[in-house]
Amino acid sequence: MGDLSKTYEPNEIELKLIEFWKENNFYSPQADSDKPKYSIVIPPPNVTGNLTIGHMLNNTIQDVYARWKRMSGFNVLWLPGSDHAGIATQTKVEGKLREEGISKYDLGREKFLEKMWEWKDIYHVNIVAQLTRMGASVDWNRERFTMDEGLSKAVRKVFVDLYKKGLIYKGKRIINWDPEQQTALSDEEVIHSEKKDKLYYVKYPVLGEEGKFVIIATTRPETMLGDTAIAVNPKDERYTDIAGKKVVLPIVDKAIPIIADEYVDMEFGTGALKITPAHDPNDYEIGVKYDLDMPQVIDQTGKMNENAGRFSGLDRFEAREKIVEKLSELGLIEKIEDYVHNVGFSERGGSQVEPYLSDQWFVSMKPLAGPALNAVVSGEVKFHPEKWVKTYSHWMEGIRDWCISRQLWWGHQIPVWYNKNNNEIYCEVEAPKDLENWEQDPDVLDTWFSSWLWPFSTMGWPDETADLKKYFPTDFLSTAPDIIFFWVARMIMASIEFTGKVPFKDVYFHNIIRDEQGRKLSKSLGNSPDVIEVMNEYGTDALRFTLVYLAPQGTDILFAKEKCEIGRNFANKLWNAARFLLMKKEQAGDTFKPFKGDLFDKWIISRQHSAIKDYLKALDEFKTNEASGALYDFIWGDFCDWYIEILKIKAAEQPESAGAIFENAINIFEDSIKLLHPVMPFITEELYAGIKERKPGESITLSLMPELDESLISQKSLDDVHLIQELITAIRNMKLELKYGGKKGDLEIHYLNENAVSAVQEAISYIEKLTRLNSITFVKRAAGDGIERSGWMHNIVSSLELYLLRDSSFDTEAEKKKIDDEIIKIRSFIDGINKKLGNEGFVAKAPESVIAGEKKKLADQNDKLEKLLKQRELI
RNA sequence: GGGCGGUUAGCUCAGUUGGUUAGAGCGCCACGUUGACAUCGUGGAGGUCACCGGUUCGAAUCCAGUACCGCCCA
Repeated sequence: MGDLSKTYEPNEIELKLIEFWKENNFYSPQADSDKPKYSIVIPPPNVTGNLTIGHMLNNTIQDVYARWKRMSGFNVLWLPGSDHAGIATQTKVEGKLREEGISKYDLGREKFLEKMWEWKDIYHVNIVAQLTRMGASVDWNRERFTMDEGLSKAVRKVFVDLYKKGLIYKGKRIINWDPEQQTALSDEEVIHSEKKDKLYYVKYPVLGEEGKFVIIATTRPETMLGDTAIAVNPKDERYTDIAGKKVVLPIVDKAIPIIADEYVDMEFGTGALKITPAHDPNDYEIGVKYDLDMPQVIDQTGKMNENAGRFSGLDRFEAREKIVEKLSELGLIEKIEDYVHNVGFSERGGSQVEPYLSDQWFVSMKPLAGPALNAVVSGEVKFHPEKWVKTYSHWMEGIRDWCISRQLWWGHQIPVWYNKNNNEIYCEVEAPKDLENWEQDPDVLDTWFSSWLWPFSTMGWPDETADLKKYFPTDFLSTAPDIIFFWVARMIMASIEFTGKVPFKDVYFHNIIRDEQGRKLSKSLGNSPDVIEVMNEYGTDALRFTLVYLAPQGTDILFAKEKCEIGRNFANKLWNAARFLLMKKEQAGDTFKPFKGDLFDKWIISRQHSAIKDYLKALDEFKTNEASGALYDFIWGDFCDWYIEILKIKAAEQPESAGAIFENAINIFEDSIKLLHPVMPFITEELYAGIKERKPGESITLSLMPELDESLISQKSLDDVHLIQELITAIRNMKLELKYGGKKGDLEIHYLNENAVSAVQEAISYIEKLTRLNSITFVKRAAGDGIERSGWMHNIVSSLELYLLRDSSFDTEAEKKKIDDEIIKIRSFIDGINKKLGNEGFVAKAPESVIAGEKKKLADQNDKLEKLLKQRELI
């Protein structure tokens, strides 16, 4: 490794290791292993495009767990796959065809689906390449796609079972209609956002009462053509005289009833509501309740239909203007106000959703929701962070039926056939034998109707496969919180319903990644970094580390690619630390005489096992940022900054043991990179191979994690080294202030008792070298003994007093000022403690340890104050 | 409108069941290279913990309210 580059150059190494891992098939679980299993199914990325930085985070988290468990004695399966993403993918392909001037109708269903599969193949390859590139340790042998034959069979089976149980039904309902894609959407696929609109106050003449009107406030005057009633609240005194009468529907000139119903909000608008049952979900309820006609006036493309008379053929928004114009002419517009309200938009297409009355298939959700809610509330399925339980419960308790039919071609066609000759309906997993007599329902199912089976359909269900028996239920799911209803909740429901088991034990909801201004990443904003580009620029490990390190629980990550410097710098640090250790070991030749272990050797092991402890705890609690932080702090802050510096000195002092010293350090380093491997798989694999002789095919991936041994954590060594570090920092600071430059110095350390300095004395040569001192002299003092060191700079560390000779250029006034500030601070601190200790309540109620702590603080601070006061005089 | 969460250093965030003189990284300032790393090292400055009450011997931490911000659901 002597010819290693000065900086870590990740790209070539990553590609090499990807090949190495692939060739050795490291990530397929062992078929007949007696190890406990650990399984994860990937949230299948959509075959609509490339992986985003959000996928990167999510898959890194899964990889961390897969690799960690694999190195901790588990037989790990991480199952990959992708999702056909019905609307999203079809929209893309239709858009592409449109550019070529072709519509899907030109092609016909069959040809169009061929185009879909072509698209799928291209993007599927992309997704595989990107997951591979990021180092995901998935088992490619078990890859699945939601439209695979096996998974499609599972979908049909589930549909048929639910249909036969009466939990799937077809019905005419108001659903969310996407007029651009011309398909129904589920409630979850509609995003409500604010829109600036107008509120129109329209006068409806009361039938038979000349000059009398009911004024209706509406944002959608174009739907009035489909009004079949108006409604007022029976308690509303403004309308008691007209309730039960009729109004004349303007333009249409039809008499419609005035209904009195408590449902009407008296506060909104004028308190009178127009009722358009075919174009508003709430009006629909009223329509059903009062058995009103439900004429449709808008068609599935968002245009006014033949029922709209002279307005038919106009787009709904155009018709609105024309109708308002007409109403104005008739003198029936009272006023028009600006109005901001929430409007639904298609999650995928972005078009404004139209409430639309149509025949659709639904899943009756309430029976499925109960057990699924219970599974989470009882803790059988655990959410991390736990706050999501509330969101989940809230949704589950108010769950509504799920509209699953989509008027698309890309997806699982509904396994229902209608007999051409009679009204018979056939619903089975396989098509009827006399297919010529039947016509299949043309609609396909919501994508999520296949995704909700993912944890078990991928394992072979409904067949009782070996994988299903072995790896289901899975252990861990990592996903984004915005699909908690779309996916997580439904998986729990389906899994309990069809397998009797929960699909996973722990669910981790990772952070949403935003840009630095806190905006969601989106293609239209152009603020979504190209993942491959970032990996090329900073290295895959750098991106992975940075994402995990920046991912605190519960908040969003504000990401900019520049933040990957954290990970890149860390990788560089690792690289150079390894380079240095190897170089020193090589230079040391045959010097393997056992070295004299000291305080720092004990300390670094204590620190390492403290770090392991923190790391394991953090992973168990799904706090990946803390896990990576613990390693970062240990490797950089302890091992590189201190231990390696100590070893330079130690090896110089014990040259006959230099080889052994650095070999020992390499062992510690090896354990450290094993711990780090789940987060940074590439560089750790490369270094693992580089620091020692390995057999062919040997990999860090298959090595065992160092085990935590708490007996190796010596609190005394931690305390002792902490004191020495403080001392060194203080001395460096003094030298800097005294402008010693490169000059060496002589230091006196005054102490009161041996215990306080024994560790310092043991480390004296380290301290001298690390602070560039000529000598350190220890001076024992009795309490209250005043040894004067006028003309020396003074400093206090714990109970020790430090004196360093200063020259005439020393700014005594500035030093006085500094000491004065310090004295003021300490006095106020002492006052505070005195007040506390003088407080009867505190002394009576506080635990003894706390009181003792305060007393110790008081004594220490008094001591320090005394020293400072004396020192001030001496300046 | 209902629900959930947030507000701590210039920025991004830690701060476990209330017991510190409130921490880290980045940024900033000063110094530094006779070789591990300038993608670095050393040292330093920087905070009335959003506001107002309350509980408590003791509150960044618990409770209530206010303001602002975000998300989800209607």
